Parts: sequence; C-alpha cells; structure tokens
Amino acid sequence: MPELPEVETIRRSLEPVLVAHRIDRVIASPVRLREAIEPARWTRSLLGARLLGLTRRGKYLLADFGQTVAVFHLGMSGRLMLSAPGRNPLPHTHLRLRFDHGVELRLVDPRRFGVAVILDRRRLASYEPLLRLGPDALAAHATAALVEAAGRSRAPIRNLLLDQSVVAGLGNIYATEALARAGIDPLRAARGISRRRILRLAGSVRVVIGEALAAGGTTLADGGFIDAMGRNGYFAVRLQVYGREGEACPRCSSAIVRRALAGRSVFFCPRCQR
DNA sequence: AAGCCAACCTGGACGC
DNA sequence: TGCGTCCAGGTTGGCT
Repeated sequence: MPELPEVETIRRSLEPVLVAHRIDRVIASPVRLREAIEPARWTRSLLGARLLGLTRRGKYLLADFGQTVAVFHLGMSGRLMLSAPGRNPLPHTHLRLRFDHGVELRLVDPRRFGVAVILDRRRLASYEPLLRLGPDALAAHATAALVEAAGRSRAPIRNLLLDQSVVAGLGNIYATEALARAGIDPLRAARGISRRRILRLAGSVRVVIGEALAAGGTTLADGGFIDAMGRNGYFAVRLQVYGREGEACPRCSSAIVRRALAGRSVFFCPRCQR
C-alpha cells in the first residue's frame, strides 16, 4: 500500500503529536510480520523512552529513541494510527505504544508483510534492509542513480523503478504513473532507452511524488490508505493510468491497457507510451 | 549473474 | 447464503 508519499504523509502527521513525549505503556503481540515482534524486547527498550525524532528512508519509517531506534515498514496493508488508549483496537493491531500525554500509536497490519523492529542504535547502520536501499527518490542524486542503473540493466524499466536498491521509495502506483507522464513503455528494456528519456523519467518521478505528497498520498477506492489522523489522500483522482484499464488515456483517448509484469499489474497507454 | 516468480498473509469483490 | 477464484499499494530467497 504505502509508497514514499504515503509514508512521508504518515511521518508528518505523527511528528507534531508524538515527538518529545515519553512512552509509558507498551503492548506488543508476538506476531510474525516479515520478522517476529518480540514483546519483551519492545517493552524493555521503549518503556520510559522519549521520542526524539521521526525520519524516513524510502518506505521505511524510523522512530529515534536515542539508545534505540524503532524501524517500521508498512508492507501492503500496514497502518500507523493515533488513537485514545481506551478505544477498542482494530483487528490485526500488533503493537500499541502509549505516550505520556494519553495518545496511543498503533500498528495495524492484516496481511503482515510489514516490519516492526527495535534496533540498538549501534546496529542501525548494519541493518540489512536499510543497507540495501539506494538513494531516496527525493534525494538530489536519485537521478544519477537511475541513469546509471538504467544503462546497465536489461530489465523492463518498470521493474527497475520498483527496485529499492536503485532508487528507494517508488512502488507500483508511482512507478506506473511516472512512466505514463514520461511517455515511456513500462515493458521496454531499461538499457534500450536513451539517456535523454531516462532523464525525463527521473523528472517525472520527482513531479509525481511531489504532487502526491501535496495531495496527502493516494487513497484508492478500497480506502486502504489513511494517515495517522485517519485522513484520506487525494491523489487517486489524478492517476492517469494506474487502475484505469479500458478507460480513455487523458492525452489521446486510446484505451489504457493492463499487463502483468513480474507478477504485478502495469497500466499504460499503448499510443502515448513507447 | 541478472532477473523472474513463488511465497509470505488476509480480506474484499466478483461470479456462479 | 455460500463457496471458489482472483486481486491488492511489498519484499525476499531460490532458481534458472
């Protein structure tokens, strides 16, 4: 579900509410997400700890508690939400962190593809999933990283955009939309695309992510994404091709096509995207 | 050795 | 109503 704009939207909604507050209760379920949650470790590490800051790397959210850092990834169905401690938790609530001003942060993740780990600050730098990430899609050198990787790769350009070790933060929606705006066929081998067009694609990535951020992310019809305050994102109405199989391309009115690529849907206009 | 793909899960939408 | 099938915003490890 959440790609860079959604994770950043969540980060921004949590930051003013939680930073500088201490945790006074931890309720963790020993559930298996991508890695197992260890309740005792969460309690031991976080009880009494003050949240110093919230940062984001790609789709990962990092909560800095000084000694320790909590690392979150929301997978496909994860939500971080704020609620009053007394309210009944939603099904699939795996983690509840109550802060000293009576606000509770809850991690809900039905499909359990997410990540919630507590790391010693010293071990943060050697945490594999973060080590693997390429530059953040919003970082200045993301463009250079994309140009460089595209020059070496025979993979379809859509797959390259999804590869977090090339550029971190893009998922299927924004990769698909960036390709539409750049007028590039998602199935084309990265290496076969001119440098000039890859540069244009890098620009489209930046524009799409920027617009999605301004809209507070993408909430599809199923209502999957909401920020920590329960608000929708409004970028769905601006999607040009994603989820629009059979609809008219906004530029040329040709029917938008859906294909499976690496087991995932990709949408494009066969006329505008070459 | 890069790149495909099944697997990890649940839930919702759809067809019969 | 119910049951089966397909699909979903992500990542990884194993295979070719």
